[in-house]
Amino acid sequence: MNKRNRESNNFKSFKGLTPRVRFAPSPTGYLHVGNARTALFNWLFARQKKGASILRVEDTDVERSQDKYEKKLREDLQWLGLAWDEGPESGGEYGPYRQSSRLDIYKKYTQKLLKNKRAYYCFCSKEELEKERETALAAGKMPIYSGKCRTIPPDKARERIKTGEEAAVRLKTPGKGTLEFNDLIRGELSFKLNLFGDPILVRPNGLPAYNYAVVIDDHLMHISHVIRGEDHIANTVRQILTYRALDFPIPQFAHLSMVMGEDNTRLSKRHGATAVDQFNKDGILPSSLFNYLALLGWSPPEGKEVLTRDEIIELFDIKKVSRSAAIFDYEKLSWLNRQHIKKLSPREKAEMAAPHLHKAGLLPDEMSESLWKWLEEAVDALIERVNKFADFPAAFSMLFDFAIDKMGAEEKEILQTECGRKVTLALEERLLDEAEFSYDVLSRISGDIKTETGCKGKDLFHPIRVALTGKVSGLALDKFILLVESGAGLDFPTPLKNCSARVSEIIKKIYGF
RNA sequence: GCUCCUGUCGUCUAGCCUGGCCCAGGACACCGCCCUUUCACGGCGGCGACACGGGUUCAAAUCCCGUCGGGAGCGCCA
Repeated sequence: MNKRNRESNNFKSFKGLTPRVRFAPSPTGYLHVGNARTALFNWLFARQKKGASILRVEDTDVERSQDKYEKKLREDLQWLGLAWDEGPESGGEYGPYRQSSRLDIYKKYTQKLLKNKRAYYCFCSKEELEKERETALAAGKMPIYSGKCRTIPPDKARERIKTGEEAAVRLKTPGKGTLEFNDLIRGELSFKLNLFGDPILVRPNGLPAYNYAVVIDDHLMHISHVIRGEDHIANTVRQILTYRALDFPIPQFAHLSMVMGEDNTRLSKRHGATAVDQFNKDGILPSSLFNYLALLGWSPPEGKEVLTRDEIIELFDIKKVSRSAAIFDYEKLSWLNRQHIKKLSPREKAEMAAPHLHKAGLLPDEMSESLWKWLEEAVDALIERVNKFADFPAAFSMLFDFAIDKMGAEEKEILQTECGRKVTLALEERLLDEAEFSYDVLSRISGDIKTETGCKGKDLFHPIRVALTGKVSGLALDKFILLVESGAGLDFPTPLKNCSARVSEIIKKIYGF
């Protein structure tokens, strides 16, 4: 960040009004973290400034747009906690909010532009244009439309259309001079207009092109701040030219940097989980993703990074957003997720973990209240060892998997030592005398075992741990014993073995009697 | 190829506009120690960066010039 001037332009028409921002995705696929961040920054800006947020669906690409994607998009946004003041579902006074329902509106303005000679019909075929492009590229120039249809007189053009010829509508651009605009994030930006050809406003099929529909919609929806990805910087030039031709006031722009994958290329499926939906399925809390996405390119003034939605709304500052691309770091998201998980109540944690455990076949279809109680304790005990809720089935193997055949070498070795043998056998014997087993009982009998076997310290407790859990590491024994003993009486699809059953099994399988 | 954007620890960033408080601060990750009769959690500490080269200046991460790297755009896709 340097000397760039980030003073706001304060366009007359928006001065004093509350800001209005929009998120305008096209329903052609799942919501990606990159897009989600754009949505988030728009939403934060609106919330903080007490402005309005608008969701607009850009579905003019008939080939690729699908209703199911729009629905999924809205679900994902809602899951993230981004509710829009106006949109296809919520309505609003500047609708409709789907571009496919606004075709008549665009037509009206096209007629105006044609009449004012700010736009013209273009009869060039795709093939012709492609050839032009290739020649330009081969000559090392930027491929720009020659503008040859500009000179066709309007009445001639209308005649040709009447005879059934297909025509696009293009905007007449200056083709010289420079255009400057102030970007909220990047400062003053300047472009040479001879590098911009006349953009297509309307395709021959009558549908508006992106750059055209956006301008009309943003104006009609009274958008004051256009916050979007960096990939739109060049489009902004075309759009400002269109604003001018239409005599619309120009909004403020802010271009966000891209979100990259680990290899510093644009994020895609190749990089693993990048769809918002996937984080939901993985058991990442929406508040964690929200928090992480906000931190991607923005940092809170005090340096406190684990933040709630409300804190972020309060602290966020679009002018403090970084201008360089950021790499999506799953590790940090995981850490944030752990921080957010910690704030949940035991019941909330259990409820988040339950679907994953059920899916893994560890919980029955019907959950009794005693099962819920047990689950709360189990989840609470294991929560520190988990990044996301989808990790719970693996964490629960500590409790449910007591497979001696699959026991590790280190564990077997411990059981085969002299102390290992003596301690395990002594433990079984004592266990037979106890009606109920608990950590208190263990504390008591471990003293007896110590005297009896002469094994102490590591030699004593290591075998006990392995004999009980089947593992060298894991939960503290007090928690473990409590969960296993209380869970043994509960109705799990895979029964939970109690401590004495475990020790007996070890003795049978490892020592052979 | 051309145009635009961008470049501080491995990663996200603070600092840059208004040069000295910066032999660069925080967070994640990593490593070590402590806690714990295990592992994890937690606590403490460590490693680690101003892309490079010139210039201006008493003084440069900060200002200027150049080089190099990364990204994006160049559609009748959004």
